[in-house]
Amino acid sequence: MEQLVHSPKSLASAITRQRKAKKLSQTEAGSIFNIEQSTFSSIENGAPGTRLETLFRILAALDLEMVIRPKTVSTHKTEESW
Amino acid sequence: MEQLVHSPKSLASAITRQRKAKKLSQTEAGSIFNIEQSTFSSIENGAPGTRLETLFRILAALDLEMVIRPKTVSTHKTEESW
DNA sequence: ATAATTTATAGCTGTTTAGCCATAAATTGA
DNA sequence: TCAATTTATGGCTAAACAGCTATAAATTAT
Repeated sequence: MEQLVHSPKSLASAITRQRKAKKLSQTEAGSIFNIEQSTFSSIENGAPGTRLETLFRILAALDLEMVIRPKTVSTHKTEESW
Repeated sequence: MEQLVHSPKSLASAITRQRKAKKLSQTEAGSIFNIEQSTFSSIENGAPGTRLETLFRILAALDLEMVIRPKTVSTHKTEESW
């Protein structure tokens, strides 16, 4: 269940997905690490200027982790499973 | 060879590592996607405010990819291999 | 040691964020 | 269909980024 992310947009979908999986509203999720609901909203809408610091707080709040690795030469099929 | 990243600092080290592995200077790496050398420098120093858009351009320039996934309950040993 | 390359800083500018707060719009439920 | 919850927007402010350009500091190579 890991998502390959290559843009603010796809990152947004990974975040939204996990938040909903945890049945949290933006307000609830945000309160965990003091993130404004409005900030949560813009991030989930793919705001390209979101700051790293904010992103990491969100990942922590949703129990998500980020992995960075050299690009794998995977077939496209596998990735677009989501 | 994948790095678990949980802060701008550790992200910075992943970027620096890959850039050096590719034997690129900050200026060279930056020229690929029009990123200022000074910007590259601040990111590699763990600037917490770096923007997502900038980050993704850098990852692309270095052939790195980002994966987001639910936190795994892995032992600490494995992760801190780096 | 000295030169050459690379990286860190700095100033200036325009743009954009995130925190607040409020509210409209959209979604969900009864 | 109406009410309640959730999400999207908007204004205001302080702070910070990234592009530019330049230069100091540090690292590497000869």
